[in-house]
Amino acid sequence: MADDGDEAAKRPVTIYDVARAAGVAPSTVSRAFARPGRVNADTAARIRQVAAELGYRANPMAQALSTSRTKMIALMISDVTNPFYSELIRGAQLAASEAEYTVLLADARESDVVERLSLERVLPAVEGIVIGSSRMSDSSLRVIAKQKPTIVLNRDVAGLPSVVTDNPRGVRRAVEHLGELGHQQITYVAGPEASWADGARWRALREAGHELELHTRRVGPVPPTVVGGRGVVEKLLDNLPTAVLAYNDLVAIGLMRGLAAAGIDVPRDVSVIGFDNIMAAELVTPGLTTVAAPLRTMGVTAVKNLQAIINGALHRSEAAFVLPTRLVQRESTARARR
Amino acid sequence: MADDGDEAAKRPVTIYDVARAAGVAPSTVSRAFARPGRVNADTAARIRQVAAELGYRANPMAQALSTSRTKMIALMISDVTNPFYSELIRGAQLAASEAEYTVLLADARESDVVERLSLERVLPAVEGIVIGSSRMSDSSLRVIAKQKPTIVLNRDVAGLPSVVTDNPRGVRRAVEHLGELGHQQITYVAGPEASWADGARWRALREAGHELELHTRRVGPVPPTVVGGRGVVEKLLDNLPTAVLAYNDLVAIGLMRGLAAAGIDVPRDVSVIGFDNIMAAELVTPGLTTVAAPLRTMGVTAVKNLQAIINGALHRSEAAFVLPTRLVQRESTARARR
DNA sequence: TTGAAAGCGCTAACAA
DNA sequence: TTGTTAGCGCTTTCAA
Repeated sequence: MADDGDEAAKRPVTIYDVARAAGVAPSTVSRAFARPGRVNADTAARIRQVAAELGYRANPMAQALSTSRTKMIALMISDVTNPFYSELIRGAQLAASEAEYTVLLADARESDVVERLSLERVLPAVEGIVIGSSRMSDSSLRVIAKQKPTIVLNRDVAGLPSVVTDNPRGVRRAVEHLGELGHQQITYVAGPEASWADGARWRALREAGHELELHTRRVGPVPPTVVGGRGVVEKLLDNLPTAVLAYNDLVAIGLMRGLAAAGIDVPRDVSVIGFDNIMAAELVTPGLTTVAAPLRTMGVTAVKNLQAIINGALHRSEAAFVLPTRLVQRESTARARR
Repeated sequence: MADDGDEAAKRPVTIYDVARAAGVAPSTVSRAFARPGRVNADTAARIRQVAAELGYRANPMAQALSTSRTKMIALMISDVTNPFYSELIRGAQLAASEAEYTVLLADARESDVVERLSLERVLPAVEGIVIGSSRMSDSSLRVIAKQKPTIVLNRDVAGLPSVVTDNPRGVRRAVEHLGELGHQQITYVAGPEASWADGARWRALREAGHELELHTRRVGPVPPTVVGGRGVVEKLLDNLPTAVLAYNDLVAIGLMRGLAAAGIDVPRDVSVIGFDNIMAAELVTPGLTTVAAPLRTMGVTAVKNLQAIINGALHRSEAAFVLPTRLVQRESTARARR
């Protein structure tokens, strides 16, 4: 029951303690840290010294309350479990910590309801938000964006700043690649309907197919997972295409497994291309040809732009930032045999 | 220049606004939300009503300042890019949001320096910390734990509560499996020296090997990545083992690829077992046999225990929580041919 | 059951 | 350059 001395009630050291110990006013201590220029060099040094000795750490909540700058941003992700986000999170973290910001991670678990709820929860605590592959409607997004600086990733919402990959170009390269290999028709395995990228990719495929005179077809939608990709195989079986473009790498991988299970060889019987270039794309056999997205850069760019908006340097309705994609050729694509 | 009406200066709605509109004192509004029992039911209803109409949202910073409960916990991870953490983060998120807590994600990028720095940064903002696979020394961890409730994952630090997997049992099962397949000796490919799990696994392997009369040997350490695993292959070549246990799945996968590149067939020529059962373990060919960790459960358990400590329900120095592992047999292990 | 008033730790005018 | 004085928005005694 006794208050053990070791863990003595540790009231945190405040600015007042430092002020007293250094023989100055609290405001001077505050200045010494926030605006070193506005205080006598010697005094500042002494204050820092004393503060260090006492182990003073500014209380971020008090700072936030007084300045209304929380030094935190939220990173809302549709599914933390999706490897697509790993590098992206890393990038966001990097950019944020460089600016001395902390990242609040929120996970939507592929649900627009969960997404809205978590957003509401974190909103008051952050200065801005990066929303990755949102499953919410454009109007819901606008409602959020009206409250705090917001950047959407992988999505194009009129009036909101965004960071997206160059889907048209990526698809185009994929289609050209397939065309060169002699494929005559391409099947697209669609992802979630609420996904902007899905629409963008299918649209780009239709256009590229049209221009290059290849037939295109669409099956799905399927969940953006390995299971989703695997599940679509039987729909493909009636009318087996020689080439398929999958919504993302996970779907592509599931598809390849399903195909293999059905005794269909990739790439001999059918060529498969994915999107994103997640780590697993390189690990599977055959290696997956994919339209690579600059994952980490996306995270960095989103956060930097967000910061620019927060600091008022960038106007909110700036146009979309389009990041380049590139086709990574591996072993899942080959010359058409049929 | 004109203040466009649409984005009118939106001073957030405070408790005072609600109080005025509802014709009560601010403290009553506060009570109505925090301690509904202590306020007249009708009054409370009216307040909630008014608050909703006005779009009142409590300012978490003000709440935190006044109660010194920030409703945030930090999740420190050695490498966000490592798929090992995906499910774990999901679990932590789940448990946290259930308790209405928010997760602050920190990424150590496999560096003890970065780890300490980020920890220092987030420390004052959170009520507690979950540290995943720390690369810091035990004493540094204790220093942190002295300041805020802390739970370490995948590590056993005397005096600190922790959540770990049952490495001895897992290794034991792996060794038995290999033994049954007729292997006589097992090589362990070691991970980072600062990793507690690495030590635990190697130690367990020695013991199990001793009991089951199998020879054991150790190579490495290597970085806990695919590249790390791949790089160790040439060291293995001089004296090719028939069975290897790798520090984790990533290393195991890298190893398999390296072996394949050297013309060595897995599992015919050598059997490989990993640890963790990350998603990729199932996706590679051959599928990786591995000692599975209950990833999501680890995250959930860690956060729940942390919460218990925060609420004073659990004593800080509670013993380690040991979570069960199980051997997932896939195609990377087979009968010894040599 | 409600109101008044003080205070959480820090910053930001305004004076000196 | 420094000190004084109000708050930031909320919770929490203490009275009424």
